[in-house]
Amino acid sequence: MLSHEKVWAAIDALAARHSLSASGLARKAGLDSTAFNKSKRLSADGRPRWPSTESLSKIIEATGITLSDFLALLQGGGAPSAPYEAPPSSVPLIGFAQAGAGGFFDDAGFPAGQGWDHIDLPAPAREGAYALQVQGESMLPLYRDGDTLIVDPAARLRRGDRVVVKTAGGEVMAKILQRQTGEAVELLSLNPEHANRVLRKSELEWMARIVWASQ
Amino acid sequence: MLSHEKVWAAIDALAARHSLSASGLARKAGLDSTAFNKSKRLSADGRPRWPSTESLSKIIEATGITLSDFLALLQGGGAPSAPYEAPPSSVPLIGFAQAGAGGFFDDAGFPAGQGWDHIDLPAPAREGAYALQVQGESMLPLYRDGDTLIVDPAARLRRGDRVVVKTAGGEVMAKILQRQTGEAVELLSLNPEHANRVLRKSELEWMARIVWASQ
DNA sequence: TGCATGACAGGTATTTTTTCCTGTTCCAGT
DNA sequence: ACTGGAACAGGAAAAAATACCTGTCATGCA
Repeated sequence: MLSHEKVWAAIDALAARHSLSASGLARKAGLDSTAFNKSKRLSADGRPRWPSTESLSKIIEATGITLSDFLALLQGGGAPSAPYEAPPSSVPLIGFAQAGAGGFFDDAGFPAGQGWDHIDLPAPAREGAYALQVQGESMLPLYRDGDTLIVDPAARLRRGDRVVVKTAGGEVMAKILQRQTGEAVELLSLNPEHANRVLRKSELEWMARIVWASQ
Repeated sequence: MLSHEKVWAAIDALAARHSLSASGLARKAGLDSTAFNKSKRLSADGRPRWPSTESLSKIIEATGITLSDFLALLQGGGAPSAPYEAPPSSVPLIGFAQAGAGGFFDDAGFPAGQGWDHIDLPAPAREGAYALQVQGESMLPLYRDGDTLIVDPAARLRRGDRVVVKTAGGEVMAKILQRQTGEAVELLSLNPEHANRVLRKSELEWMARIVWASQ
């Protein structure tokens, strides 16, 4: 069952997913920015307007969403889809110390010339990985309100790692892993104003490593 | 990816599945029997004609096929390949404040239950994006030796953004953008022990936003 | 405070798809 | 052999969606 309402809702959801408005999504897909205006979803005589199949094809291509996921949006599914594996991504890499030398950037600051390595980013979409959105200022100066942290519950933990911890009491916090013993976990605070914590294993519900942070 | 060919192939497959011709399917769906003629799949000037989403909706309803099954036909029918074709960079998202409430994580700390949004990570492979590897300790506490910063020269800059800057003198540094005026750029230091900087535009070769940092 | 840009409503012109129609061919039943 | 209905190609008219355009409002930045 494919309904007019569901198609428009899927378009809105797809836009939101890319932090775009409906007009931003249309523009991104090479359509007129007014194409998906709410005011144009019914014609003057009240008849539903359906976006064309070609327009859908264009937004699907522009956003890179898969047909399966677009189907999920069409069905109004909000739950996270099943585990998946993302293809590895690769960008040019250079060390900070070398970056100042000439020949590595063009005039606009884009990578250029020889001497760049490539780095495969750790797949952020590794099974079970999720994102946490920072709220408040308790994690400054490291994490600001609105920052997004990618957390991988399956990642190995080492001292010095930045971690998210949930206590048995229901508190979720970001800390630096100082030390793990058989009985307890010592956690340094990200914010110097907050006290460090020592949690007995019985107080610790789970702990997972932060692998990436948005800036 | 939704292509013209795939849509028409799906319509033909759906008709065949019901022992109908294309014209029979159209008729069954209340459309004109010539609607899906092969002769009408390209317009006179060779441009592909796409059946409208409304027409698709009508055949789906008339045949009783599910959206999932229609998706399978769109994807070339055949073997049901991976049931999930994941988006390349999307993970479940929740706010820190909600994360402590029950029902969002299983016992092992993996995302579970309802209430999770999705966030689409910025494609690291956006044209021109590159990685810088932190060397030394001058950017503590934010960035540690060995951390990887993803930099996007094409990203819009706003005050408060963490940026990489190259000076005309060849120095590359990470700073916080405090203010841009027509003549100068004010940069806050990441490390409280280092002085803030004001650069005249003539001293600034380029400036680019850090979009992600490894942890 | 002023300016630039994006989001959105709404109108018109243009393009595209559907509907209506006709003709030819094919096939099954009488 | 004849007839009726379906399948299909193709053309023109009507309907529907997109493109283009304008104006208003909101937001962020200098």
